[in-house]
Amino acid sequence: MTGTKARILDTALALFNRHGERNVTTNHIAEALGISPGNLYYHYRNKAAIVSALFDRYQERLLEWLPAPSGPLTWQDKMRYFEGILESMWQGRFLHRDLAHFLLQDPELRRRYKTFVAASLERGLSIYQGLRDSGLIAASDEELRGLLMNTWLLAASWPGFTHGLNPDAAGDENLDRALLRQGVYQIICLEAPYLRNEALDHLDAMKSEYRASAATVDLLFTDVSVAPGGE
Amino acid sequence: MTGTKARILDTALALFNRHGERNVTTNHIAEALGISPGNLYYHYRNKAAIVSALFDRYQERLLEWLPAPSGPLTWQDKMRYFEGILESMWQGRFLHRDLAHFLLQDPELRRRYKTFVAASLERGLSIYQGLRDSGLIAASDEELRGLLMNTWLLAASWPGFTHGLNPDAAGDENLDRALLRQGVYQIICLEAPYLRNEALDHLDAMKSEYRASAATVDLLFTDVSVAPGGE
DNA sequence: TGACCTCTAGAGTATTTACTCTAAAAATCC
DNA sequence: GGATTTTTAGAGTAAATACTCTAGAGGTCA
Repeated sequence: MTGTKARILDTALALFNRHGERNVTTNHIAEALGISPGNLYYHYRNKAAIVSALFDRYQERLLEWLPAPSGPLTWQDKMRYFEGILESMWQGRFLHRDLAHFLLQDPELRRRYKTFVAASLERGLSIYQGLRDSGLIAASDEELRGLLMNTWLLAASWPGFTHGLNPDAAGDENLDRALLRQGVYQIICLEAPYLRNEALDHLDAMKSEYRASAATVDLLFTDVSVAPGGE
Repeated sequence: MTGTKARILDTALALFNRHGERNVTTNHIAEALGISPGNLYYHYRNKAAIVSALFDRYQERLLEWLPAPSGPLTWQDKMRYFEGILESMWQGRFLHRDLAHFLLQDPELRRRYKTFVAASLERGLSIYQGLRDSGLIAASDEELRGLLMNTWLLAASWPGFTHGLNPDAAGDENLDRALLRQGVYQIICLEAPYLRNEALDHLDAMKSEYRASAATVDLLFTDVSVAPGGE
C-alpha cells in the first residue's frame, strides 16, 4: 500500500540524514530503492521537489507534537513537548543542517519556513503561558519569548551538532538515543531557572534522567580513531 | 604587502558568507580576485584547503576574543566576551552553516574541530568561574556547563539562522548589525537568571541596548517581497 | 481483445565544476 | 645581465550529476 512516491521520500530522508543531502544524488536514491532514475523523476520533477515534500512532512509532524494546550498542563506534558520537538528535529536533521542552502535557493521554501517558524514560536508561547497558568513556571511574556527563541535554536542545531562531531555514530541506535536525550537535557538547563512547584520538585530527577553519561559526552569531543573497515 | 594567498582567503570568505560555500566555485573566487584559476590552485591545492585555512583563521580569532581572565572580572568584561564571540561567529558564519558537510568529508578537520570546541568550552568555563568569583553570577559548575553548551550552540547557529531567514539583507550593514546585536540579546536571556549584583543592576539596560526593534525582528518572519532588480 | 492510462526501465546528455598543465612573466639572486 | 626560482595566465579536461526521452510493461474497463 505504501506507494512509490512515499517510499522515495522515506529512502531519501534516510540517505540525506546519514550522508547529507549534498552527497546523495538522485541516482543514489533510485538505486537504494531499486528503481530507475526515470521512475524517480516520474514522481518528483527534480531533487528540490523531494526536499520540499520532506519539508512539508517534517513541518506537519512537528506541529502535531505541539498541540495547543486544552486545559491545565502538568510537568509531564512539558517533557512530552520537549521529546516531541527533539524527535521531530532529529528525524529531519538533514533539513536543518542544509537549511541555509535550501532557503537561499528557493524563495518559496523560504516563505514557508518563515511562517512555519513564526507559527511554532506562537504555539510555543501559548504552551508556556499554559504552564505558567498551571503555576509550573514563572516568567514574563518577554522572558518567555527569549526562552522560546533559544529553545528553537537549540533544538534545531543540536542534532546537527552531535552528528557533525560524531558522524560515525550514525546507525548506533543506543548512542543516537543517548545524544538525543542529552539534547533534552540542554533544553531543561535552558528553562530550569524559571521552574516552580512540581516542576521544580522534579527538576533534579529529570536532569539525571536525560543527561547522558560523562563517557558519552566525552565521546563527542575526544577523537575516536575509527577502526579500519568499520564503515 | 597583502599577498595573494591572504587575498584569496579574504575573497573566498566574503563570497562564502554571502552565497554559501556550495554556490561558490573556485573559478568564482579567482574571477572575483581578478586572477586565473591556475594561480589560485598554485596557492591552495584544492577548495578544501581554502576552507581549512579559513577555519584556522576563524579559530584563532575566536580564541583571541576569549582570553583567560587575569584578575577580577566586571560585567563590562562579560559583554565584551559576548560581542567578541558573536562577532567571530558572524565573520565565519558560512563555516557553521556548512560545517556538517565539512566535518563529514574531512576527518582531519573534524578532529581539529572537536578539540577546538572542547577548548572553547573550557575557556568559557574558566571565564564564568571568574565571573562567579567576582560575585556577578551565581551557579553551580554543572549549571555553568549546561549554560556554556547552550551559549555555544546559540552563538554558532544565530548568524546562520538570521541569514537563512533573510538572505536579501546581506550587505545592509545596519540591518546586519542589528541582527547581530539581537544575537547578543538572546545570549543575555540565556544567562539572565544567574546574574547577581552589578550584573543584575545592569540587566535591563543591557537588554534594551541589544534588543532589536520589534520592526527588525518582524522582518525576520514576515515575507518581504524583494523589489525586482534589487539584487 | 483492444484501447487507454499509469507506472517503470535504462540508456543517454548537457552542464557544471574542481582541478591540471604548459608556458611565460615577474621577481630574486649572483 | 644572466640564471634561477616564484608567481601568474588561461586554455583545457575528466568526472560527476541532475535530468530527459523513448519505449514498453502492467493494470483496468469496455
